[in-house]
Amino acid sequence: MTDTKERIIRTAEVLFARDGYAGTSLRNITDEADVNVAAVNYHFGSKENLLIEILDRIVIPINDDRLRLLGQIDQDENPDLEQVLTAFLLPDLKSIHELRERDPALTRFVSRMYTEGSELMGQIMGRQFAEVQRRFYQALGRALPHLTADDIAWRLHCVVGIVIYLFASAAGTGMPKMVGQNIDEDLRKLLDITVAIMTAPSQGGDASVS
Amino acid sequence: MTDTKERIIRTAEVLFARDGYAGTSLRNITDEADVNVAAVNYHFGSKENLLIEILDRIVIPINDDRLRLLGQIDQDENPDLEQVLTAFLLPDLKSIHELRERDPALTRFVSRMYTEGSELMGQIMGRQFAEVQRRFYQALGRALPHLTADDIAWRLHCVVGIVIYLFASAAGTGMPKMVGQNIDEDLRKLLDITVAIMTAPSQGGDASVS
DNA sequence: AGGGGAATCAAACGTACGTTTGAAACGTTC
DNA sequence: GAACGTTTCAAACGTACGTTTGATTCCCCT
Repeated sequence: MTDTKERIIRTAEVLFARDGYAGTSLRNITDEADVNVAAVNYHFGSKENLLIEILDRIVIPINDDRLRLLGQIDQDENPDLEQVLTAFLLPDLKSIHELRERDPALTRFVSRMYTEGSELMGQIMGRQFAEVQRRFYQALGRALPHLTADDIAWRLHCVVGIVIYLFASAAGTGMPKMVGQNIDEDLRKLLDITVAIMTAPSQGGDASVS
Repeated sequence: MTDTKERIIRTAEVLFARDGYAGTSLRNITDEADVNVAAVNYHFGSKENLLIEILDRIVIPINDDRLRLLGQIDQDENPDLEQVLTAFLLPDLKSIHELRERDPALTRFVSRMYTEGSELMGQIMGRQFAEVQRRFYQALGRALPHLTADDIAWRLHCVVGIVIYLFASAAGTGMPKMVGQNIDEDLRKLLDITVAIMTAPSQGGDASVS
């Protein structure tokens, strides 16, 4: 039965999101999933491979969606800032709503992977996100020709920070709920903020990001 | 000797920041600190108490500093938005610079504690931050009288997201360095963005935060 | 009906975990 | 310098970890 494999994934992703990778034992997972301990190594090879498989299933679709939406914007002329930001933000909002429907704690998985540390997450997330970053730098550079590349990079990373916090806050526990029930409303509010970030006058002169 | 206790703290906070609480064993700490394993339980009682002590030493000064700076602004008249935001942001920037000087990996400690999970961190951080949040809601409400309380809450949390990401990115590994060498320059850049966030026109109508 | 690869299982592998213990070493005080 | 409380130490406590093993069960196939 492939049902076992799927049940392991479904249980593990929630526990990883709630207690972290190091804080979750295989027996925590298999006990809750009503599955034998050996099943994890049989189906995934190792605990680390299980994490990678879960991570890929959640993060890759988001970034694919980002590139797809960005591709829909006509790249020849100067793209509209709101459209570019929508291509960046909407996949996150869709993912948050999807994850939250499966389990409210699950949204924390993404934010955790970002701060979790440099071990393997940094490499995986970095490689995954590198192409996205490059493409959005380009598009934003054309949408905001008066800004330097460093300014754009610095401001986009502020947007990334907000988005990561969005994932963390969408999990019920303790944090304020910044994501509501309506994706369009959420997007509108996010656009209000992020457009302001990208178009803010800079008194500070040059920004530098390495 | 109290040197042992201090050496445990100095080593543990770096390892907690780098590998997380669950990902760091007492023997990882005591080996690197050249200290006996039993010393941790002798000086701190438990691994969890060690974390709490470290957390308090880092986070409490930041929030105390926030309240101190906010208190310096004359509360009778309407406060200046930049001053309020400075009171919120400057303690973080000072902390980042201090932590980074002790160890570049150390800045990740704060961001990790935010996303690390609801177990005990949520309670500690929540109680610590609750008063700060309340006071800044008040001050921002007076600085931005045209915004609803929900709008202010939502936008301030965007600022929080950026600040947490700032701590995460200040650690050398993988992420873009958003914090430079000069605090005043960093503050100026942050103010450009955060003022824009707080004063952004809202097309979205009501924002709601629970 | 029965042979065969895939899946599950109880059990054990060696290692590492947080914590405890009781004795040894230390520094201070009279 | 003997008695004292404080600090350090090697060693062990019981438990839990990720992984492996070998037998057993399941299900599809001709």
